[in-house]
Amino acid sequence: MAYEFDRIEKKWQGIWEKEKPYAAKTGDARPKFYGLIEFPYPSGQGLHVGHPRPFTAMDIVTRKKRMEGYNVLFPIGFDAFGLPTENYAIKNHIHPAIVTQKNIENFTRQLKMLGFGFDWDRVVDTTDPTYYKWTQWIFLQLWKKGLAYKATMPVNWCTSCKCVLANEEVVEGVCERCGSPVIQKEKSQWMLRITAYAQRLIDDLDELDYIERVKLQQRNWIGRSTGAEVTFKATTGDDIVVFTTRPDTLFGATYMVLSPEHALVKKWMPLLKNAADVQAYQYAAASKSDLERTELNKEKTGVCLDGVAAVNPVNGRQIPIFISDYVLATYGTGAIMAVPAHDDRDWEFAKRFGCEIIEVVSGGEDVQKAAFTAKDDIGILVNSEFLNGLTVREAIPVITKWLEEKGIGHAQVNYKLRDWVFSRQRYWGEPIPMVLCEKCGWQPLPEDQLPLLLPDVESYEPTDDGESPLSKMTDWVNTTCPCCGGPARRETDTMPQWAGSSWYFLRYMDPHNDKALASKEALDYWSPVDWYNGGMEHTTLHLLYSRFWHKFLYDIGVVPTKEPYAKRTSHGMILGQNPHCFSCMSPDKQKQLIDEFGSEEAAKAHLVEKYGEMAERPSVKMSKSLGNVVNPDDIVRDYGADTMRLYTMFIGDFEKAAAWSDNAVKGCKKFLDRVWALAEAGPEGEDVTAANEAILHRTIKKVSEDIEEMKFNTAIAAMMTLVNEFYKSKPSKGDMRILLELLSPFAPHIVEEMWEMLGFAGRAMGQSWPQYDEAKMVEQTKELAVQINGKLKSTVQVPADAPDETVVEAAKADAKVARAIEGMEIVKTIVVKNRLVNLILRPKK
RNA sequence: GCCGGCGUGGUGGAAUGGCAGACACUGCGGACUUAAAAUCCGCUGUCCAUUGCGGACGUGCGGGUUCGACCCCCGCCGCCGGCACCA
Repeated sequence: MAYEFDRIEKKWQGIWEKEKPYAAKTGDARPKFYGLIEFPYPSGQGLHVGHPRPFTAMDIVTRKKRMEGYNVLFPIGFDAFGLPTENYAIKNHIHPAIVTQKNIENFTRQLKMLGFGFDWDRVVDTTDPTYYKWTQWIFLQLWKKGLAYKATMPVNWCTSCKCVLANEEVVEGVCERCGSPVIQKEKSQWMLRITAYAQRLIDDLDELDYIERVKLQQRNWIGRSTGAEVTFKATTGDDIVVFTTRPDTLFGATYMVLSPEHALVKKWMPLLKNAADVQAYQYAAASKSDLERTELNKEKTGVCLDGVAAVNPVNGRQIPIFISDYVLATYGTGAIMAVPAHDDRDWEFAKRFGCEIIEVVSGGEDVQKAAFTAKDDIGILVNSEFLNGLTVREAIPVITKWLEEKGIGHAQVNYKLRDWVFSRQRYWGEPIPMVLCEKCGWQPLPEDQLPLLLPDVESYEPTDDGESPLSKMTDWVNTTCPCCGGPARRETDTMPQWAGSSWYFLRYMDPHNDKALASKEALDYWSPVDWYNGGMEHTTLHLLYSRFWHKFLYDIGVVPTKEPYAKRTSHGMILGQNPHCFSCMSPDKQKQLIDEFGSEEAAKAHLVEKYGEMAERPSVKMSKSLGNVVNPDDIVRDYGADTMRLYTMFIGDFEKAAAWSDNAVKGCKKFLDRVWALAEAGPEGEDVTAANEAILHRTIKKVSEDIEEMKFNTAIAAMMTLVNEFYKSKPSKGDMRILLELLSPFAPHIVEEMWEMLGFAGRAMGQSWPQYDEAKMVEQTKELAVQINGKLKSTVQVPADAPDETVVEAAKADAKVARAIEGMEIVKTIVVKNRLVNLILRPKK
């Protein structure tokens, strides 16, 4: 009889509510282990089938750690500020706080339904004033240290969300969240000086156990370049400072380019003979969207400033100055020296505008035909006076030193990383605790006045002019200056969603503290997070932001470690089955189509014609329109939480995307049914049976190691193999005990029920993790492959660890091998212990 | 364009120098059943041979190293992801 998953799961969830086996104990003598998953945004749709994948994975890891004797902290919370809730509130005229509460309740129900071992007494909600009090407090500390500042600058503006976006939130020129076009808008914004930490954010990656692609992506995003800053003199006497990574090519600089927004252009305007053209170009550049401005293979445009020129400091040559939008105002100094012979972009521009191209590094093709950009030791400097004859690598320090001695330049490092635009013109976020006084300027709210509560407003609608909904709350906005007591106005923008998630893992350590964001004792005990699993999409957002905040908190002595997370892993997405792909249809459906169209080829051709490329992809993102969305509630109702957990782990390589398959879910249910039947059969004998000993020890080793490496699919496969073996060899109670202990982290409900049924003491989850013995893993006899000239010919049974001679004799005695050897001479014999024999033959002379 | 990852049966995937396809899904056959479902047992890479013994091919393509290559090296092709006028 199949087990009653519904009754069993409810029973054990009730017991866990009472017994609290997942409570973490701050200060406990056992070694600590802090496992973290990214807390969910409680959306109105409820838990997505993608959520349980990382949650189950870390649940398994932490359950194993508990069994290994660790004091485990495995917490959960809700990242509840954000736009979808606000938009829902606008549409349905409900306060976002009420929507949030309802959604959190639903998420809590679903998470408990899946049996995750969270410490439910440490739940954190970023919208709770007792939580965001400390988010605001951290902001004030940043302000005190000069790392939060208000600046007016062109910022990314989402035309649909009516809100500014951080650089990290713009993907290919559109809003990361809603896909609407992003334009540049001049606005006064709160900024966080993340660039001050750029170097440390790169350097400290070296010591961290992050998967390589995360490190790489962060390094690329921060984008460190080394080079030099060089000052050119303009004919007006002004200094033009440029950044270059190739100071060695200075003799080849034949013109300069400023970004259209560069301050000197405005200053020089009265002197310019073509001022009208220049202004027209500036205007055109400003009105372009991000997409247009960064469009690929676009022909270079620009205008030469007529009436001013620059002087190349190395040779005194006068060179023209252009403005062009291929030079960005926000990187380096917003101005470049152009070396068309050795830079592709400069070369392209020079060809278009007829600028001179002078070769200063030899070793490439004709620079009149293409730029020669190699930076290594291939190129030798020419036409460069004192640099001639040096390689590029040798020339860079020589010219840098020369520039420093002459006082016209110095070595310089630049980053692509920009400061973090930190204000949002929306309601449902943390209020920024700052007030603007006419006399005193921006003043922080005194810390004893935190939290600054979000006021109730009539309408949550953002305005087209880019003002926050809070700006209409005059009672709230008008306040007094904390410094002089005079009239002042509150900041009406709120913080971005990334604020609350930048430190939530610290609050879990001590979630109810009202004196500090967490006590020193709790921070010292639990820091750092030992293992953090999350999505790749957060690599240059949440993960980078929280590293920055943590480093800042470390600098001001609040946290004991300079990095928040010791280890970072990442999971792949769960995709849906493509209903239009022939090869992933059910056999019935396939037959139906073949009947309809005459042949398989015709049916496939029909699908390709109807759905295009789409029809050839087996798996696609889940979407309502394709009807392939899987709801965890349905799966748990039909198969139970343990099957759901097991299947999400068995679905494929944890790090890669995987497609949901209803049939494969049934396979996992079948596995649990088979284990259940073994327990129901009433096994006897406390000892491990001789027949099962070797495979049990091998399975313990495999499951133990695979969990640590997040290879859950093969861990489950090993347990399936073990159960298949049990069906042949009849397990004892002692054999079953080990299987249940190994299975417990994966399928905790059914395992506890069987544990009780078999009359074992205590709880399965409370046992010590089973240990394996290498000596007991080996079988008495081994099957070895026998190869002839490297190709498999036969297999032979020999005793384990048999000496080479015995193995070779056994191989030669095999009938097939003997036939192959006949008339041949054995030139060479290769024996790999317990694996194979390879005989190299050649015809006898 | 630059950087990274991947390419294995009808499907999801396993194996990182030693018997390719573990484990599972699907399919086929058998047992049980009045019957069906469920369950249990067996088979299931392709092709040739098939009465039986067997044989050939096979990890995107082409080369190489090695006794031996899905794995390492060189050169291509394709797909996915990140960055992208960053000087």
